[in-house]
Amino acid sequence: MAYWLMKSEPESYSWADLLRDGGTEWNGVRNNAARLHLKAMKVGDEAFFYESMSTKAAVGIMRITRTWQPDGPDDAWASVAVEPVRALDNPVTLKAIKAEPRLAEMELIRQSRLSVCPVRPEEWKLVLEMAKSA
DNA sequence: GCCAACGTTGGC
DNA sequence: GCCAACGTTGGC
Repeated sequence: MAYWLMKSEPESYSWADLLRDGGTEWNGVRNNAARLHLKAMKVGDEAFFYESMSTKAAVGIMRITRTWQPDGPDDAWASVAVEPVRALDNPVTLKAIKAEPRLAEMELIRQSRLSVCPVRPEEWKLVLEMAKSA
């Protein structure tokens, strides 16, 4: 099972929106690297829901419930289906992630504009711990 | 095929 | 509001 991080601007679609909906189609991604990640996702993979811009923190955990399907008239873009698993006990802010040396290699940090990126298992575990103690 | 110009994302 | 990072487009 793989871990991911998926960004959304809370002004357009927030964690609260996802909870309300009980799940959503993660579409509208228009970036080649992000698309590759979407296509690599499998059912049961887990992902952090990261709110960018005004919040700038990982706030919840989602599960992939369906592998990719075309997002648009052809296979050029992909979307996956997700559902909320649970909120993090505390949001893990970008600031906190940047302050943690063991998270310096996270794709979130290395390529800040990438809206869908992989998370290494040890990074996933560490972020969960940070959410507990924050 | 290179690179400058431009657009978008997202942190600060 | 600004700017850095990155992707895309188009002229040559």
